[in-house]
Amino acid sequence: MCGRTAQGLAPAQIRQHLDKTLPSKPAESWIDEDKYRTSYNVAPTRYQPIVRADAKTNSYVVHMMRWGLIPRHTTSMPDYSSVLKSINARDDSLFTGPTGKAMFSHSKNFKRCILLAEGFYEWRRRGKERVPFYTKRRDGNLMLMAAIYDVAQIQGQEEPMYTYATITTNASPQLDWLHDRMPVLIPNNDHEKIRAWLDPHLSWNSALETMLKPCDEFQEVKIDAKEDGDPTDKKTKSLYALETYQVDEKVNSVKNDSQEFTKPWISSSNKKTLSRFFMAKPATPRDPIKSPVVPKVLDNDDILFTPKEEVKGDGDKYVNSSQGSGSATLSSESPHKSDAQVKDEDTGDFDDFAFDEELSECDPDVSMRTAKPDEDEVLDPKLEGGILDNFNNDEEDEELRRIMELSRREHEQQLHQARSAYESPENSSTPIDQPDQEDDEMKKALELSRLQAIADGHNEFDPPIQGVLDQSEATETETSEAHIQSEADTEEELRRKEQEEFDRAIAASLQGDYENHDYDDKDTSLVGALTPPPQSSSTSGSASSMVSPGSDSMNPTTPTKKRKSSFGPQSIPPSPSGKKGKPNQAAKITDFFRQAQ
DNA sequence: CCAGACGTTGTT
DNA sequence: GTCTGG
DNA sequence: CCAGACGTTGTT
DNA sequence: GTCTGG
Repeated sequence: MCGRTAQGLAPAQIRQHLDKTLPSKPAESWIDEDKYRTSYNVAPTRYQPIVRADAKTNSYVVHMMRWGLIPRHTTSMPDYSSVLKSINARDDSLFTGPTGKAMFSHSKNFKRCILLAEGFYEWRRRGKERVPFYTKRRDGNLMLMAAIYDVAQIQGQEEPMYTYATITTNASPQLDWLHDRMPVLIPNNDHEKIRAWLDPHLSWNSALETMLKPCDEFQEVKIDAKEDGDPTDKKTKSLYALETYQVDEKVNSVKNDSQEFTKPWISSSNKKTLSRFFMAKPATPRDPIKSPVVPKVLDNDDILFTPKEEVKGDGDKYVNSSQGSGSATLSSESPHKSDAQVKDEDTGDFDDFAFDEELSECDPDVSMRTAKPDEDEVLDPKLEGGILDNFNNDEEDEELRRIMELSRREHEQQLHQARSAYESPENSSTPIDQPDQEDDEMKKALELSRLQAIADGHNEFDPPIQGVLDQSEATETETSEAHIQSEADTEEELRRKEQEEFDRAIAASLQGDYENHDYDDKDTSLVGALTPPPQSSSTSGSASSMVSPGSDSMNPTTPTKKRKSSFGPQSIPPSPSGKKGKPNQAAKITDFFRQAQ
């Protein structure tokens, strides 16, 4: 888990955050600050800003360290894979007791630190598909990720190597749909915890140990109590401090770096699908958006927009971030080349910077961070700042934007209804338990998913969603298989079903986001009644066995199959043998959906 | 006592 | 460095 | 974390 | 497959 983070802020901005967050101000200048690069795609082995205590000056300091813990006893450059293995440290590996690992015993006592990140990426895996999601603090503050570091003097290297590992723990209930592990986050407002964690004179104890648990931080957020957004009627809700949403697959490759990766993403084909989904429901009359009435596309159920091919050549947006090894950079800009940094350099002035108002002052281009939440701002940044703003500013997208706005309001209304239904059931016309229609749709969609999977040849879908579907999983599957036999030849039919499935998946994902936001420990009935995260993929059913690599006859000096631990002295890496890998199945599937108009 | 390993995640 | 295994 | 490379001998 | 690079 947590093998990729985002840190696109300029040093000055990070300083601002720290001044407000840490119990006491850290030193103005960082150690090895020249190693800092902004990046929205930070991978292991990269240098990142770490907060640690400086025992001599008895103060905090930001120190650029390399991701991937190399323990102090290491003398020769460790094997690559061993470094990779120690980018994380499991919480229970630090515990006192049998699960505690020797490797961490020094660090956990004397070298605890905090990684500063805007957020982290996680890939949701379903079968062979991997979909990137981004998680950040809802309030836009920096994440304080609990970490440990160490110093190693590597033979032949001048400087001692400072490296770190982030600490992982079980995923919180809000995140376990995505992954089973998550980084340990230290609450930004808890000076005591921060102080204790960073205290170099405090050796490991049970109090520190209890800090290593999933993030359960909540934040108070004001929301409209009435669906039409009467600003006088506000309510306060506790929302999970983190928010998570899908992001652009371009983040997969570390060669790419774009702030877009930290924004909600939906493919251009999905845009269309999405609009189709919402078009199915007629816009409500209370629609406050007037102007162009009923666009022509409304009449056509099949073609909403001419699919505009996604511009492939926007490469300049995804610059090579060539961190570290002083290799040639594609751009000739300064090392800090984020918008934020440019802004910083241009103005050199952060007097107006208001911590509470997030960073919008410094970074006007970031639509996600549209200043502090306004009184009448909608709850769901996914819709508000994300998907809508993800569109281009041409006519077609303008139209889509309009449609999305309609649907957004509709969703809002539904959400408010659901809330009031829960809070005062007697006044509600909408039952909390969602109507059969909903379940029917879900069932239908799931069945279609299975059909699609089967049609794909080797897929079999996950079991029905608990509490939403009935238990007739087996029969349903069989029915589906029989069903498909009669209709498989209808290509059009398949395409349609696939389309519907996609519609549903996206809609479910949007709704699911609402549920996450609306999470409340007393509110289990509501949570249970609504949709879980999107179930839109598969478990592989028939594993195609691969042909094993050729014999070793050509390679007398057979390398050891698996190398052992290599923090000690190293041998020369064995020569790899083998063959070309087969094409990425996940990519194929993704492309398939992309091209499915 | 000495020698030698020491870490994580994902997969099925 | 520090723990486990032999 | 994911993407992408992965080899040798002989010759000038 | 397995390793390195970023």
